[in-house]
Amino acid sequence: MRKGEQTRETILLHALRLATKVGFEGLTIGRLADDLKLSKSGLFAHFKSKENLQLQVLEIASRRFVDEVVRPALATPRGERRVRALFDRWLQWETSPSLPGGCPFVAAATELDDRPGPARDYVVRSQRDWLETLANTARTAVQEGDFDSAVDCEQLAHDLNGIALAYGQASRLLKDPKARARADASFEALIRRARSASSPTSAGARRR
Amino acid sequence: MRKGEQTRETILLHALRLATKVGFEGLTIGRLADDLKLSKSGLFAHFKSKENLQLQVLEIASRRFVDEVVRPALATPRGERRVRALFDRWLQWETSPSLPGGCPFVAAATELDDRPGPARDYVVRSQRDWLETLANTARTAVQEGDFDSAVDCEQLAHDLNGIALAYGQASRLLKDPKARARADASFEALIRRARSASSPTSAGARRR
DNA sequence: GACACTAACGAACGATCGTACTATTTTGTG
DNA sequence: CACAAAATAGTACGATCGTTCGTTAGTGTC
Repeated sequence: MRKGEQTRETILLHALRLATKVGFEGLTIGRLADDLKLSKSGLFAHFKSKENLQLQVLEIASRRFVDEVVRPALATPRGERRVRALFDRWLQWETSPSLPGGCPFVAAATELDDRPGPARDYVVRSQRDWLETLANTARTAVQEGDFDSAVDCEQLAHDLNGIALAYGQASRLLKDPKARARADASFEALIRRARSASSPTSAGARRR
Repeated sequence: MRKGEQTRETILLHALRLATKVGFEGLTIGRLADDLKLSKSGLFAHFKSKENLQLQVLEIASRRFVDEVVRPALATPRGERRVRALFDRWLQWETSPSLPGGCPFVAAATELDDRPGPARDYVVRSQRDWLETLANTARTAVQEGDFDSAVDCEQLAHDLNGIALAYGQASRLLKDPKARARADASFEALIRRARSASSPTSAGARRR
């Protein structure tokens, strides 16, 4: 009973690494067994199906994300500082050496966005949760007086997501050495705007 | 001579649709042949390898992107208006019905970013070209006096990419009805900032 | 209408996929 | 130490993968 949990943990940790490199469909039981020197059937027995394996990989990814990004950021004081902490840890996560193929959620999001099933459902839920966490953190920054009360916190969360996605692409695909500087510049502009949101989304609908 | 080209075209167009749904590795010759009622070997003969097929799919995607996004936008006058046209067509492309699984380049970027080879090389080149096109268009907007001369056009292109990526995720994964409004809000804020990059309070409704 | 050439087919290959069974080993416990 | 339970291995299955080969059907040219 003890041993099982332990090797399951080992399998999942390696599966997570592997999934970031070859995707969630590319994640194969045979390959996994080879890498870990287990028999295919022995490994398979831990999960009753591949779908279940994928789900558990997503779950462990979530756990690690909370441990490495969310929880540590909660240690910093409420307000803008916490938003900064979240963002900083987030970018570190995106290019973490323990995730050699990049963020598993980004991979899962593009891979599963049109493949219904529990895996997709889980990714959707995770992403919604994360955006909500970001928005809530921004809201506390408003309460603390760091951000203007006119700030649309959901919009801010959405924009942060865009910054992180662009960062991942710039650093991982384009290997742009300025990737981090670009992300920081976008972030600072966004924060500056949040501090004094005179009219956040008005002034639109010009011309044409 | 003639016939071959024609069916190759048909195959590639369908392969592109399929690739957006199942990914570039998930794109399978058997499935493709089934869908098009061709024999596996007959279809395979058009491309000498799967890698070659993937490459040609990327090429046809590029051609379509230029036809549907870049070229039409060049018909609008230089300056901010052209930046707007590019952005607008870009978002339409991201959710085009002819690409049921989303933008093939976004899929390819996350799928191939750590798989060296000609397919990855092509995606990198395409993405660089596109960002450069965006930056150049922004530069003409500076020349036209629409944007402040202090604007970092590469940064602006990078930010536009983030907006588009976040839009794709919000609309395709989260099915957020506000996705387009979010993207527009981000875009307008970015443009407003570009108009007055040095003095953060001017933002007058001048232009041209 | 014969002829060269291209396009499409059918069958088969070795490999690998996910999964189902049955054994065998390993582990924790009384 | 014995023994039940849990963990792992072994083998086999039907499917499907990319690819090869030899053959048939179709096309365009003199």
